[in-house]
Amino acid sequence: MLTNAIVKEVSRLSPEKQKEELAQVAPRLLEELSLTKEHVKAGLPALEGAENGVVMRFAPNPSGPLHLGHARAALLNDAYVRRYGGKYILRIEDTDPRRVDPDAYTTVREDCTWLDLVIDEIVFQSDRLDTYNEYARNLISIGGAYVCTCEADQFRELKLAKRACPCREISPEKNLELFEAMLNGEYGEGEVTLRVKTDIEHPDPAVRDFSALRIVSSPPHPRVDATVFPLMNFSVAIDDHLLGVTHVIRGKDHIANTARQRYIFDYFGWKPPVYRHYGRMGIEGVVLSTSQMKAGIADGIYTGWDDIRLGTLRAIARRGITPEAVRNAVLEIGIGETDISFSWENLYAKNRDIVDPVANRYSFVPDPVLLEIADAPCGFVAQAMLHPNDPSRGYRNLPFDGSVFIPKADLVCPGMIRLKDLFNIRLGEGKDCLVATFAGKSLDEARKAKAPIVQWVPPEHTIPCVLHKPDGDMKGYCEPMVALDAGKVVQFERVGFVRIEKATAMLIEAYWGHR
RNA sequence: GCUGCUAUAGUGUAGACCGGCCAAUCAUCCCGGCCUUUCACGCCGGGGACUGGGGUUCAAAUCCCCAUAGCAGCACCA
Repeated sequence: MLTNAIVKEVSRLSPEKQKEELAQVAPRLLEELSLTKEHVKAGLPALEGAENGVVMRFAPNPSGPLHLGHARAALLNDAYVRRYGGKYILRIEDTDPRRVDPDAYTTVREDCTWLDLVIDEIVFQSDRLDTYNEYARNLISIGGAYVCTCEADQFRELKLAKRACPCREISPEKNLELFEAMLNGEYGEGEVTLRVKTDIEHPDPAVRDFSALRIVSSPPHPRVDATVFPLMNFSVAIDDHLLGVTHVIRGKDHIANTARQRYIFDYFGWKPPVYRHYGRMGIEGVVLSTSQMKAGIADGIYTGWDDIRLGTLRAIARRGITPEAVRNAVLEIGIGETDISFSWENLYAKNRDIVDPVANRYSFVPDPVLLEIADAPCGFVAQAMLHPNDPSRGYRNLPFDGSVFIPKADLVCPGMIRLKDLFNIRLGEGKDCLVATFAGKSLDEARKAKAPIVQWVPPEHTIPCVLHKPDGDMKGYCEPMVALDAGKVVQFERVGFVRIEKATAMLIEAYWGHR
């Protein structure tokens, strides 16, 4: 074939040569080619149908404080609302009395504030029980749902065999009666459930005639007096429609739910939102399961929800991780469908970007040893910058009075070290190790001798400090001036970024962030 | 087991829909060096990946099939 021969001939040319040829023969084609590949989209992918604004929601279950997993859902949705404009709804999904922790109503909102979500409206599902019941009646009357009195086990067997249960044949009129009886408390917990009629042969057994409402008689719900509660798939579908939600971004564990919820939209003739399901996210070394954390706290393994070994937002906030860092990290991860293992290193890097320019620098001497420098000139006051890249912030003063605390790890005997911002000293050998001698002021000499520059504190001008790390406490001394930065993130030089949680006259308490 | 989704460096991500510009992006990480009275920041250099096998095609990270692995769901939880 002629075309074949030509293609072969073109292929023999180098790409550059091909471009040249094309520029001569068909310059407009070349333009098109470069156009297609140059739409470098920054950040998150565009959302279909979002051009005129979106309504999105963050819908946590109030069972405990928010953790990093929640933060991904909350921040991703938030980012799209910010990008396209519209409305962001915080919907508290408290329809399972067994899984409601009353404290969480406030902690969840505090955590949302911390994350700086642009929430426009707050909805409690427990306020809307009447609405769900009303729509349940509608669904029953159009033959889309039925009251099922089968045993759960028995129903499951039928379902797996793609067979309908006997209750499915009952008329809408009768079902309406049964439903009212259900609402009137004529049934006990577990005796009945309202099922949505789906394709009984649906390829995914999880969607076949799923439950929409059920009875929970204990424990009592903290906010409402009721025993009939909707299941998530029912209340979510009703609310998403009634609240005008246009786009939903959630984890892929909801993928089967999307199929179920679609049935409800179809029955009522509603247009479903656009759904996106991102992959599962694990975080190295922590449990993100609220129930497991709760159990750990109850067992005394963790000190509380803000135990720094946990992945809750309160725990990482305590460590001086900023909400901006969480946001940046989470947006970088995006809405990919692949399962990921989120690494602390990536979060730390984002936080360092934010915190490094603002954190004041201080000396903290962990595991201190006292060193006498008998022959050194006394009456010295070392001046160290609060921030090396910003001299305008001023200095800290460290008066030298003949002896210093330095970290035991820096005790190299024999050897020379430089006390940061002060002078050089030489350490003796063996039992003379702790007897240091003055070795000049020259920084150049210290550099030439490859002497490590170590942080120190004067014993007469210092305060005990405990640095709490996830793997245990580190005790030592730090500069008293650290107290001025209580509540803030500072950098302990040569140690890392920490948050000063408490500063009393007797003790500084710091929490470890990262290097 | 069944139903479905996914597979790019240690980690995260771009490229994939529309096959050639990919000897594959960016960040993190690791290793050198420079700068610097911190092991921070900054700068320079280096390291490291298309899960495997077939197929289609002049051409495959990209399309198709199979295998493998991971994950999700299979609740009267969310």
